[in-house]
Amino acid sequence: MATTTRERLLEAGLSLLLQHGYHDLGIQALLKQTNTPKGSFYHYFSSKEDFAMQVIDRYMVEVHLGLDASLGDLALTPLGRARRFFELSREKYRRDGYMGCMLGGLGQELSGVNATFASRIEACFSEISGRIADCLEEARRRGEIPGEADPRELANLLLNCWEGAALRSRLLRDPAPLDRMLDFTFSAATRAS
Amino acid sequence: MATTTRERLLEAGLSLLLQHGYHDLGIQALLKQTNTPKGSFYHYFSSKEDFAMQVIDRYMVEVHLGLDASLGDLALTPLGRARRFFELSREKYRRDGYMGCMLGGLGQELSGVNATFASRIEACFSEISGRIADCLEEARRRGEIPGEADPRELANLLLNCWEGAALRSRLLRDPAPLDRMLDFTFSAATRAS
DNA sequence: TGGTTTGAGTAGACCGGTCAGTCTAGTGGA
DNA sequence: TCCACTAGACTGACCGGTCTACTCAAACCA
Repeated sequence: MATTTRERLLEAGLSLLLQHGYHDLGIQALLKQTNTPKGSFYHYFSSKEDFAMQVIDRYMVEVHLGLDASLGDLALTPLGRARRFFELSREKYRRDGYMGCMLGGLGQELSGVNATFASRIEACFSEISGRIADCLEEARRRGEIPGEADPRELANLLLNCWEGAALRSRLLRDPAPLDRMLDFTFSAATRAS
Repeated sequence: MATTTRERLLEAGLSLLLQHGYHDLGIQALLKQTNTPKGSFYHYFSSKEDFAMQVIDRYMVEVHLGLDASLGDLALTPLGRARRFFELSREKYRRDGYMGCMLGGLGQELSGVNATFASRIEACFSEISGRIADCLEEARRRGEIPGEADPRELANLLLNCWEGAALRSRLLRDPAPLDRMLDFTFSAATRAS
């Protein structure tokens, strides 16, 4: 076994939480799928909630890698870099079978019931939006988007609409809503508001 | 008691499913909150899944009432009517404490796990989108939106982005994302794509 | 009209199964 | 020797769902 037990559990958690959500994922099922005894699980994680939180941390590591790759691609214009991030996310969704975004899924399921998750997930969105906003700020300076546009608002708007498209894409198991959303919002963003 | 037991259960189901989602809502909790014995519940509903489906039906009745009230308001332009529907929805969300949309919540939680729910909820979205599309078609004929715009695609896009804004609004318990989304998408829709 | 029947609806004890989490014993490499 | 880690039996609580007993008002009929 190349990876450690902890790694194996977190890795499986990424796909199982994406598919099943939080409440429908049983610890037993996770353990069976990864051939892990219960003792190991509770050696590394203090509770199911702690586990899910660490899975979210891991998810965010991947998200930031995607942000690094896209927003740092100087071959593209700033606005193109922002769009590239969403396109990279779409490719990730494709590899997962168009199950949408884990943050959106857990956010919907848990934000009415668990304030810890709600604020953690909102913090994730805010983090992502912040990095996109910095990129859009540069796009504004370069004249790619109107001078009166607010990069932070626009970044939040793009991210929120993206999450909605991801939900519809999850329901349909189809990427079309994602592309439609990108075409519409990015072409609108270049014009005066 | 003015309403019937069945009514009372469905009514409570609307708010409890919105807040807790499906898996976190126990039958026992529902019964306790409504002072209903278990026998009555299983007299009216064959299972928890059947119950949730009927709650969705009831939710859709309210949605269609909202669509009737807004899309049928001839004092507004066709595009204004479509926007009015979302504004009415926002008022409903406010009354519920900004917990977002039940379809979005259940869709995210269950579509990875239960195909029956997934297709039912997708059908709901498709229904709503269809009615908005008819309205946008008239907006197109009246020249409110560009002639080359596709009303069905635009309606789906508005609905999807709305759902994303509703998720963010749920996380923040704040209506701002909803209004931002409406301002952006409706002003963009009036310009050529 | 008055007595009987019937069944929709109420009531909650109870069922097997599964849940997250605990506990003790053992293992193997440093 | 020591301790991080593996291993899984076990716990009590709770899950959705079943079952039987009961209530009571409407339907029925002499």
